[in-house]
Amino acid sequence: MQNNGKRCMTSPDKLDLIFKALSDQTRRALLKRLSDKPASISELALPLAMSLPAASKHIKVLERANLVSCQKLGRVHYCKIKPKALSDIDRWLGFYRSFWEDKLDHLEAFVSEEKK
Amino acid sequence: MQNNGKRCMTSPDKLDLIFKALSDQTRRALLKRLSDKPASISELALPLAMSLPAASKHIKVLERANLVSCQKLGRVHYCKIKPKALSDIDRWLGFYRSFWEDKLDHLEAFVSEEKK
DNA sequence: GCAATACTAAACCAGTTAGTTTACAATATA
DNA sequence: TATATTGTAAACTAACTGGTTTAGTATTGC
Repeated sequence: MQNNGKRCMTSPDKLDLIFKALSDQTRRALLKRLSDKPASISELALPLAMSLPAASKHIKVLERANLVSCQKLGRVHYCKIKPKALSDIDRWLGFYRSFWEDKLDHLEAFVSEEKK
Repeated sequence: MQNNGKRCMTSPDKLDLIFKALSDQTRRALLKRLSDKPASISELALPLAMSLPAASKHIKVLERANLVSCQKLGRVHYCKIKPKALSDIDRWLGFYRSFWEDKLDHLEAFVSEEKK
């Protein structure tokens, strides 16, 4: 065995954290909810069919990905979306954008070729 | 305990698979490599500092996310990128795009307010 | 026909994740 | 001051992940 089955420990970069945070339906739902307006953890957990600690952990994942920020006022934690982090994955996607647009062009070309 | 600690088993949707596939640096590197031109599994594995089976599994994750397709010719598996799947996350992002652009507008407004 | 090549499959392993429950701390309110 | 509210922390669990190794299956080429 080369490394005893251990994972490669290069620390996860920003995109890892963002993509991973977004890879869960619950967390995407939280984000959508917060895109409407800020909310407390309890408010966020309420429609979620899971315990408060579970919801709280999801929020923490979103915080680590820099997609959400929370502020404690009294005993309530107010969370709000930080949409700017999403522009990071938009920029990543940018490299491929022309790519799938080209693909669509090719498909159109193919289709119009078929018509003849 | 409500469900004995088991995960919620709602089957992962398309976005789950795509975001999860992209949440790993190795797989993003594979995708970038394939954006240049198609390649065999061995060719893909070569610069990757991991065993062939490991690379093969990464490719499978990308295939399940519909980001890559592979075709076996003889004993060689040729893989190519399927950029169209990326348009799915572009569309998801679309909902939030105006959002972070607004945010930037607000920042600009703030900055020009400061100048006065 | 036999050896090399290009994989896949299966079994294993350690670390992570997503949930739970119970317990606690801090704050608000009656 | 006592009680209810809002959360976090810690310990636990099952499943998942990302890697390994060893073995096996096709296919190619000498």
